[in-house]
Amino acid sequence: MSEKKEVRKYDTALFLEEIQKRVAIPEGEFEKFLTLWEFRKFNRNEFILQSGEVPKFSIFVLKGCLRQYIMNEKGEESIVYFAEERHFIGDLQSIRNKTISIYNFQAIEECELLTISAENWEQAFIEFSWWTKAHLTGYQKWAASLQQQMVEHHTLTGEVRYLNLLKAKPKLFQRVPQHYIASYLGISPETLSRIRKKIFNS
Amino acid sequence: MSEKKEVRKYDTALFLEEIQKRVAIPEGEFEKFLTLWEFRKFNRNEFILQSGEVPKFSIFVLKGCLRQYIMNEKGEESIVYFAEERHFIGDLQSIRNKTISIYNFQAIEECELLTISAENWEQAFIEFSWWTKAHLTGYQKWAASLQQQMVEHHTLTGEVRYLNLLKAKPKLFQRVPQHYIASYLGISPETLSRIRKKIFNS
DNA sequence: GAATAACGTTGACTAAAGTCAAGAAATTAA
DNA sequence: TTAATTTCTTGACTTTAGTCAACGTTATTC
Repeated sequence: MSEKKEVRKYDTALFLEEIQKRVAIPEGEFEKFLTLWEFRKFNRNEFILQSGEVPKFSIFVLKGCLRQYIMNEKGEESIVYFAEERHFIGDLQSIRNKTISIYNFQAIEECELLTISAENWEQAFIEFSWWTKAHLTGYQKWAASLQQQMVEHHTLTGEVRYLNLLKAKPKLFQRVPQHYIASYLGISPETLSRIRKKIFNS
Repeated sequence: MSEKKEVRKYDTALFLEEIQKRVAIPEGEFEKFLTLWEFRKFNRNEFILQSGEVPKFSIFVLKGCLRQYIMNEKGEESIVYFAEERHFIGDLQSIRNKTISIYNFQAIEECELLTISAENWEQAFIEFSWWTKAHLTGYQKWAASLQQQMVEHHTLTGEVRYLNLLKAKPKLFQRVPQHYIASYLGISPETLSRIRKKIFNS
């Protein structure tokens, strides 16, 4: 039991660190804040949240890697986000408005997550002003990077985007299947295979 | 003088409406809030903010239409956002961190704007909690739509994306040049011309 | 550890979109 | 109103990426 507690301490330190990157937390408030979150484990390939449902929680990843993707009418998947350790992920719009989400969230590896319900999420805003601030900053950063990503997709070839992603998130390539990378980049698996062949034979 | 004041009243009502869509404003606070904003006019094609500079303000559009775009090393433009009436626009990341922006903001038509400085922006968060809330909600919505846009760009052809945009923002097509639409959609002007030919000849 | 499934590669072909160049049409400015 | 400029269109060609099918290679799973 004491051992388990020790592990949890280590884990949540990661969470604390990540928030402190964005904002200063008043002494003692983090512990209270943590009680709003729940620890969950998921197995490889297990679904965490499914499209067509109102999402039950939002997520911070302590360990593992998961993907957010959408499936169109033809059954084709399109990955919009990978969340590795230290990343927040979820469909906040749907959670807060209690509307159906169009996204699936699936564990790519065995995952350890901290999750927070819609109610506790709203509670966190009321109780902790620093959380609101951190959240705002996070969103600003994220929206800016999404916009940047759009530009890249408009102006660069698949090959260049592949190289950029490889440079930006090298570890990702060692933990997710290649066709997931292709889906995220918005190209077919075959095209990615050919891009790699071209790059690594020259 | 009294006539001018009347005009301003009408204009800011638009601003009030737009915020009230997101959040309820306590009696009397809007007037105080308004003092943090400045009214500005820009001529057609005039630059409002330039890349390579720290942006001096963030924007709400009362009248007219402007574009946010990036220019790459080759001198090619890529439009990331159109702001028509009732829209917020700016590079908040750069404003708040006082870093150089990569985006240009240019008036497409004669524009009437409300602008807010970095200092007043931070002040608004401190003074008006409803503004923080409205802002958070706005960002959530925007980020979600950017993600959705990424998916569309990954999975749909230029033709379908053109039709979707036409459906979503029909008025935009009557006020901005066609090659701006092409740039925003991430296709060449020639391709857009051909898409239109194909659509309207069948 | 054999069977099964998932993943990655390759070839041949097709489709979508970009590029370059020329010229028509429309808009703006003098 | 005319001249200048910008915008749009079209043709010919190239590049990039998608599709379908086959097959080899890894991983899983029982």
